[in-house]
This record gives sequence, structure tokens and C-alpha cells, in this order.
Amino acid sequence: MTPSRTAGTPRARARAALTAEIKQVARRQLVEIGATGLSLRAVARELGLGSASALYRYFSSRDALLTELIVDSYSALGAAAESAEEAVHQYPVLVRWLAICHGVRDWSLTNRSEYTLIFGTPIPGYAAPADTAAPATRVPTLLSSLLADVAADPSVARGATVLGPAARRALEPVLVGMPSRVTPGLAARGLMAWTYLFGAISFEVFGHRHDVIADPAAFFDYEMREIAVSLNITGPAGSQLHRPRNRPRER
Amino acid sequence: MTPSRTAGTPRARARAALTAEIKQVARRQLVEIGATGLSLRAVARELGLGSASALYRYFSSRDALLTELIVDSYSALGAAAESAEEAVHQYPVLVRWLAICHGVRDWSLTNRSEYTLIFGTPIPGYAAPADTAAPATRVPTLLSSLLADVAADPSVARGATVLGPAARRALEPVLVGMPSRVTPGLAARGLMAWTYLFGAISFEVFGHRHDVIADPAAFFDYEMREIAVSLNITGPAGSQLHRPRNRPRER
DNA sequence: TGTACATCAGTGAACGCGCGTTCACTGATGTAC
DNA sequence: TGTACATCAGTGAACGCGCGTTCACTGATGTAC
Repeated sequence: MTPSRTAGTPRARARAALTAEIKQVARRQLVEIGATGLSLRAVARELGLGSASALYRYFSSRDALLTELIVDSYSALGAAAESAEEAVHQYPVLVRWLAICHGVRDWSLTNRSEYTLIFGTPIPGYAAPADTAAPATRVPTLLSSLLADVAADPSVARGATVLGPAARRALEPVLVGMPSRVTPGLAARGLMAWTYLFGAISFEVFGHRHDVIADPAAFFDYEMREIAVSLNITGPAGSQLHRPRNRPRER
Repeated sequence: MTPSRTAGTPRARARAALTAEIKQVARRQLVEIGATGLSLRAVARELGLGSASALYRYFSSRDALLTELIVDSYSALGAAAESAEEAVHQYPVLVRWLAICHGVRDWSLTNRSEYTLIFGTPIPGYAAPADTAAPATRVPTLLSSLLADVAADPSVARGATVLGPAARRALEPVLVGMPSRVTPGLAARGLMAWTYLFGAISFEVFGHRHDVIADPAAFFDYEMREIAVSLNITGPAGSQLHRPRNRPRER
């Protein structure tokens, strides 16, 4: 906040501040109108700028602003997942898995429009540039390293997960990036867990669980434990004891 | 096609035909611009109508047109799932489950914009009226009756699926509408299967599997078989023999 | 420290385009006697 | 069968609004000597 703590000249600081403010306002507007309706003129209006053209000093086009918002969203989601995991890194795998799941869900519910930006309907007429690819992999990467630990943990009972040749070939792109300890069968289960995690959250965020599930948080906890079982993460009997304080309790 | 086969006066027939044509054009435009951008003027233009106001003879507003498209989409999806199941109704549960899954997926990939309409980002500013509720339940209803058959089938090995009190309470709205034979544990698995089915399809339709899975059809078949296992639908050893002709083969 | 110049931020008009909806209207189709 | 009237389909202008982007510009801030 104080000038001494911020790098650069006053002008550079003002620039950085307004850039951030523009994104902030744009994010807020996404809630009401969605990505398709995001309007530079409306953003300028809310910022009190006399003209929309002023924004072109900060973003080269509407799509450039959208791209930055998308990159920021992926990064924020990745950071939320990573810090949730980090907080319980020394606990058993089940606890870490649940921390990631709840971290992702909490972020998604708190930042619905940003979640929608990255996991909702692709924006018509908008082609995501390459910049968005890297931040998009943060959660998958985190899950991969968790899988590696699952594979390495001798205390985890492991059923033989056999993968047919067709499924194995289909999964080739995933297997390439996987830690070597992770067997194809486990990678397949991991991909399914990833699919399920975001499928469940999308259903909740988009309202498809509205009249279906009375207590979404409780059911989410239940279903993620079930998915853990499918990952061969069988919670230790005393896992209740290992659960960190700020995880939702099963009621 | 011939007048004798169509009910009503010539005028009524013309009206029905144009109503259908409007929806057809609107559906086509959804592909390019999405639901938010659906424009009565653009539809009128493509139809060769001299003015957009002519459409108000057929739909009372833009939202009314959207509602009809949504209802139609739910109905078409439901019909696709039902007919896929019907074609293999006499086969074992596993075959029926897979038929439903592939039926839903095939329809969704063929009708991406309609899928997006009902399972994509909610349309900002649009509130779905009650008319959409009933057709939305067709697939869940179909799955419920499949679950009932799973519960009744003595040849299906059933592990005791225990549901904690919290998860059970969370599921109450679902349990109310379930066939009585379906235990809460099975209902929970069924809800998870439903979540997974649409989670996987949404990922595919929205492009999140693009650089991840080389052969989406093959992996989809694999994952739905895995989900079947979680439903305690263990395929009979000879299920290969029972698979109907037009299901994709595992390669 | 003071002056001259360059850089940057923001303005406001303009271009060319889009939209949903209302309304008074012209003509054609259908109906009742 | 023929006429008089009512219903309906489609027109075109208008209202009031929105948008992204370009461009010449004013004034303030920063920099080099």
C-alpha cells in the first residue's frame, strides 16, 4: 500500500493499480452479464472514465482483457488448490485428496463467474491463445503428484487395475506427462477423478443440483470419499483423527 | 408431408411449418453465436422475412423462443436416451446402462449447441419457467428405473453400500422420488453415475479433453464400464456376446 | 535548479454496426349467411 | 355460388438502446541537459 513497498515510478504504480481495477470491475460484471456480454464501455462507465477508449491504454482489445481474466482465473484456482493441499501436506493421502477437492469447490463457489469463465460454455467467437494453456495445468499437475504418492505409498492397498488396450491407447497423451511410478490403470482412475471433481462442481454451480441435493457440502464430501476409494485411497480407520481443523465435518 | 396426413386448415399447417422453421434456424444460429447472442432479427433475416416483427406472430418474445428450444432439447435428449435403452431392453443391465450412456453421448455430440443450451452456463438474464422442469427429468427417470432393475436383479452381486447419516440427509430429495427397491446407498451411486455421465460429456463437448484423450469414444466406453462397476453392475463374463450390433466395439 | 522536450493518460467525436419490441398498416385467407 | 365481414400474416418505420474500435486532441507527468 505504501509507496516504498511498491516498485516503480508513481506513473507505473498508477498504471498497475488501474489495470488491476479494470480487471476487478470486469470480473464483477461477469457475474451479471456473462463473458459474452462483457463490455468495455460498461467497464469504463463503472470506473468513472469519461470514455471507453481510455481502456485501450491498458488492454489492446476486449479479447485481450478476456484472456487475462481467464489466465488469472486458472491461476487463482490453481493457487487455491495448491495452498489447500500444502496446509495438510504431511497428512495421509486421503486427507490431501479431500483438501484439494474442498479447496477447488470452495474457490469455485466463491468465484462463480470466474469458474464459469474457464469451465462453462466456451465463449463464441473467442479463441483461447496459448497463454492460457500453462495455468490450466496447475490442478492436473497437483493431482498427478498426488497420484505419484498414492503409487509410492505401500500402506495403500492396491487392487490390480487393468486397462484394456483400447483405453490405454486413448489415454496415451495423459500417460506421457505422468510420473513414471503411476501405472496406466491408476492414471485412468486419476483422470476419472478429475472428471468427476469438475463434473460435480459444474452441476452445483450451474444449478443442476438445486432441487436434487439438500446439503451440497455434505454430499460433496461423501462423493469425494467414494472417488478416493476408486483411486485405491482407502482411508486409515483413524482418518477422522487426522482431519485438519478447517475441513467441513461430517454431520 | 401430404396435406391429408397433416391436421388442420392450410393456414394452420403453414403456421406449424413456419414455427418449426423458425426453431430450426434459431438452433442453427446457436452454434455460431451461443444462447446469449441469439437474435430475432438474425433469425428473421435468414428466413427471408422482411421484418423481425413478423416473428412475434409465433413467439411472444425472444425468451419464449429460448424456452421452447430448451424444452425441445431436453425432450430430444430424453427421447434419444429412451430409444437407445429400448433397443436393448431385453439385455442384461450392463448393456442397457451402456446403451443409455452412448445414446446420451451421441446425441450430445451431434447436437452440441442444444446440449450447451441445457447443460452449459446458465443464460444471464434468463429465468427458466416451470415448463422446462418436466422434460428435464426424463433421463434421471430412465436411470431410476434402471437402478430399480439393478436392485431387483439377483444375479447382480451387491456389496453392502453404507450411507452415512449426513450423506443420507443430503440425498433426501432424491430418495423421495426413487423406486422403493432402490436403497439409499444405491441411489447415491446412481446420482454419482448421473453426475459422472454429464461431467464426462461436458468435458468433451466443451473441449477440456482435447489434448488429453486421443480416442474419446474408446475412453468413454471404458469409463462408463468402470462407473457400472461402482453401481454394482458387474458385467457377465459373456457380455461381449450380448452386446448389440450398433454399440462401439472395444478395440 | 530551470528549461525544453518526450512520453504517456485520458477525452470526445465519429464510424458502422447491432439489438428487442411496439404500432399502425396492407393484403391475403378463411367463414357465415 | 356469391357477397360481406372477420381473422390472421407479414410489412416497415420508429423508439431507445447497446457495442468495439479508431483518431486527432489536450494536459499532465517524467526526463535529459
